[in-house]
Amino acid sequence: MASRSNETKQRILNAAEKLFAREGFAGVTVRQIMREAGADVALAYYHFDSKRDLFDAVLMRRADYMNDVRHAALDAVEQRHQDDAPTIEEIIEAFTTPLLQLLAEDPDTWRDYFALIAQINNSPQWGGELMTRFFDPLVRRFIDAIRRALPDSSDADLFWCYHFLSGALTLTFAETGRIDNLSNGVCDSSDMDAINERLPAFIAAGFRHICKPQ
Amino acid sequence: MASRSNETKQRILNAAEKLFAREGFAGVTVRQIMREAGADVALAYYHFDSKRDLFDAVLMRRADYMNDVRHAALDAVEQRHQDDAPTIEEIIEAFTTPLLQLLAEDPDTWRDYFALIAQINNSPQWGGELMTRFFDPLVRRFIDAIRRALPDSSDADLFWCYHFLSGALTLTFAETGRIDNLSNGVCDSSDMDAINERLPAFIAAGFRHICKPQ
DNA sequence: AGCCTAATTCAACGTCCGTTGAAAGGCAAA
DNA sequence: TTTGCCTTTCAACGGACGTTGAATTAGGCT
Repeated sequence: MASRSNETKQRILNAAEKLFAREGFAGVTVRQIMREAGADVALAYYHFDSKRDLFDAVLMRRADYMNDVRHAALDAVEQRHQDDAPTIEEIIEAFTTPLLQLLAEDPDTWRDYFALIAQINNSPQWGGELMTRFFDPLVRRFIDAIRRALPDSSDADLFWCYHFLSGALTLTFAETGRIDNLSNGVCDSSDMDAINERLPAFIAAGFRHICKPQ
Repeated sequence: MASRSNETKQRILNAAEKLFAREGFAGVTVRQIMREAGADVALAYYHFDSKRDLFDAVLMRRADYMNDVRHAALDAVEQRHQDDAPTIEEIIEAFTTPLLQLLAEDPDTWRDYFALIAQINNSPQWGGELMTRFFDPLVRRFIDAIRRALPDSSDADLFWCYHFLSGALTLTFAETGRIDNLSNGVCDSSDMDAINERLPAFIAAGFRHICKPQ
């Protein structure tokens, strides 16, 4: 019966994730979420303290797993390079390809989550606080790895280049349909192969060009 | 007296821009906007048809001027290169530096607008439609210019690289405070010189690396 | 002065919001 | 079968929402 409780809790989180990703925190009502989840409104407040608490729970649910997968990808790179230094390409790929893997394994689950992260990252209201809270340890580890791959580059260069990466990455995984419109159908937001072929290489080239010994 | 009408209309638009930029469309009420503007609620519906119409008006007000400034910057580049082809660096700079100029000339005016654009660009709800409506002619002209600077590159490569540029650019100008937190104060969201030194070069390097003759 | 129109205020409409307390249902241990 | 706890439903609260129609003010024209 604790398992029955957890089942509905997950149903509520799924519904909330889907709707928050599409319309943002304020654009969704608790009643809409519970209608989507097929449960009574009051049940939301039995399982969560408030609408804001539910929002945080949606974010937290997948953050740990996603961070684990990316840490593991960087572990593998460092395992391969115990004596020499990995290239930035390898490091950036360890940062991005886990996202593509998650999406390949379970598209419906992760698409909404990535869209939500993109909105949060670009919101003055949430961006500073929430991204820091959920992702900073992982991001710092990646930046440290890049620093070793591009020795003597300045901290400011590294942080700014990561910021550009962050913007490109979150927009790309948000799948807003923008590139589909702009390109008149030549490109497809959800074409993960197309992204994998270009995004890591694009970003790595940018890092290489900016982060040089001074 | 038509001028008096236009004054308050601009006051309403200013208040709406500021609040929409911070909290998004759904996160703001018409009453909040009119309190900020120092006017009666009903006046919003005298000057605009609906909350959504006011939102569109906020976007439209600066879009034309911003597009003009960027078109002029590209005109200048093409004027300089009537015989030879400009470099991608020059073209990307013509795309980004107008934003820095606007921000330098009138920071309070443009900061909120850029933050709003960033949220829209990353929203599945608005991103596809609104960005297309307001910015596609300009963007297509820039992509055409880049195509001439990097001959024989594929359309897909060009559109994807522009997409990465778009994500990096909008997040950077959103000034969410994220990079300030991540870097423990080493970097400053609002340091436009730091951005100008790095963003165009970073992006140009990415284009160069991806968009090659096939 | 009086008039016409544009600009602004006032008061309210029906609806939906986030949230809650109390009651009902369901399952396990006794 | 009863007891007790966990889960779910029901009904409602005060307040705020987007929006509107009618009344009021203010300014330029005759």
